[in-house]
Amino acid sequence: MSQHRHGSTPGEAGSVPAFPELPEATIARLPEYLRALHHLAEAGAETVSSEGLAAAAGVNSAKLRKDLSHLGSYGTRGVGYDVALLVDQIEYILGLDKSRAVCVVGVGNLGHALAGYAGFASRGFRVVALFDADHNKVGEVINGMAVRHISDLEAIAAEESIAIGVIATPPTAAQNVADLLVAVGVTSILNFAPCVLSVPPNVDVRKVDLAIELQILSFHEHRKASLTALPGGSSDTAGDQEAVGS
Amino acid sequence: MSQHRHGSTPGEAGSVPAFPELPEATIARLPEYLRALHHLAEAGAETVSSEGLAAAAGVNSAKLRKDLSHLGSYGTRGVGYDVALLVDQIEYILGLDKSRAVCVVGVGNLGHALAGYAGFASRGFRVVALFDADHNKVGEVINGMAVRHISDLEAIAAEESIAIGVIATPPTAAQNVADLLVAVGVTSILNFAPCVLSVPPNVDVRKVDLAIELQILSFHEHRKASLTALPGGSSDTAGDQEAVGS
DNA sequence: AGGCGCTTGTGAAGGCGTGCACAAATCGCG
DNA sequence: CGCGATTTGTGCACGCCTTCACAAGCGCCT
Repeated sequence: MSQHRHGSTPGEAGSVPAFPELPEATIARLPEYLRALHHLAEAGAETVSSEGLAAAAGVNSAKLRKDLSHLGSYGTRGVGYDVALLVDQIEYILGLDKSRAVCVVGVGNLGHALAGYAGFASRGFRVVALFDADHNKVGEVINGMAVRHISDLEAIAAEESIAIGVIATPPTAAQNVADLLVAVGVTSILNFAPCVLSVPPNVDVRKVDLAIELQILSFHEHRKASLTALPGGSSDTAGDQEAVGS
Repeated sequence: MSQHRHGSTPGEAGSVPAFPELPEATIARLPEYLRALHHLAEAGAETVSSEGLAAAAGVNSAKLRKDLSHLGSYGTRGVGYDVALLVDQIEYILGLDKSRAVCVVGVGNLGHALAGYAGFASRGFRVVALFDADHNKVGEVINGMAVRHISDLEAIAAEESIAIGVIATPPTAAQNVADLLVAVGVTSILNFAPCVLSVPPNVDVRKVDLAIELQILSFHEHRKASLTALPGGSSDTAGDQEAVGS
């Protein structure tokens, strides 16, 4: 697959260089690679081998090479990958070269934490607005930002184009909020409410359900408990990394 | 697959009835089904068709039937699934029949929110302890629970067996915390720190990285923006549910 | 009692993702 | 200049998961 090979900054040939089709599984791992690369860059590394980067990101080296090959050929055989170049490439693919505006709806326990989450800002996301339906919370200042009433959403979206909406409301309100977000042109939603959202086909929804994660772990606890009850269970072989499916 | 067919409460034949081997993908969906079932039960439904339950859980009906078939035959042809029975079954499989003790390590923005997250308690998880390494935070009372110093972990784990440890520390501290948790016998870890954890093979780790979720959405924003720039983009066909890979 | 409609459970096919193993390519050194 | 060490990029096979399509089973109505 000998795709384009533009030398320096990405996106030079016209406007967009035939956006590559990446497998979803690969996309989900790119941020992990990016984090590992930043870490390596801070440590002063100029190049990394697939083996080294794979270890830092916690994946198989063959998988990493295949993932990166989907973006084009940015490695040098016998040497490895140029850290800085790869960072630029992945950030470009992920659209992190432009800072994207995020709003958080629902300033409860979780929304409060999200509003102040440092991990967002460090990745080029700007939390530009906080909303809530509860008038008692409106006006509260969190992390230097005042909470607005949800009815102000339209006005604020008009001032600044909101790329991503984060829903941290109770599940009963989530569908309403999603509809409002869609109405003002938001096409990406991160949903923390434990419910199914119905949105138009051009809108992407990702769901994070903290209780579900615990339940999956609970299953494995249950499984391990019932297995050690039966067979000879001294399976303390040496080993390292294990993780139950992502 | 005509497995066991115990009529009433699960786990009657001896201690554990030949724990079924479920695909990981199925396990990850069971909590979603469970939530939908609870919702239906509150609405007074006695039975559900696979079609109805699938819609409530946001999945394909064939997938749902296959998932449920892995647990055994708990449906009635021509009628559907008995809601109450299915709830019991799934809760048993997930190990939610016993309440599991959870501890949260790291009482920053996120840990604070997790400590008070209502979704945990409602699913049978008890947050029994909060830890932090910062002495300034030790003693702070969150949601009626005092923050303990991380050095107290061993003592508290001795009093009450901790099933699941939640790591909400900065990434630099996460590996240390994981080691401590493993040392006191915790075999399931939910990691919110953006880093790779190294644990023994009998310990399950699930990772939740909020920034990664945003980056994946950012990718799709980038993709959509570059696609609408080229072709005739009035793809406003009717449609409903769309979600980018879980 | 018999037939009809509805719904589950599942065989089979296709697609996606993973991991191995190796050829191709590059660098450094003698 | 040539050779060997090293590392990428990828063809291939395997296994998991999803989806379709349908037979088997159940209840209800006549």
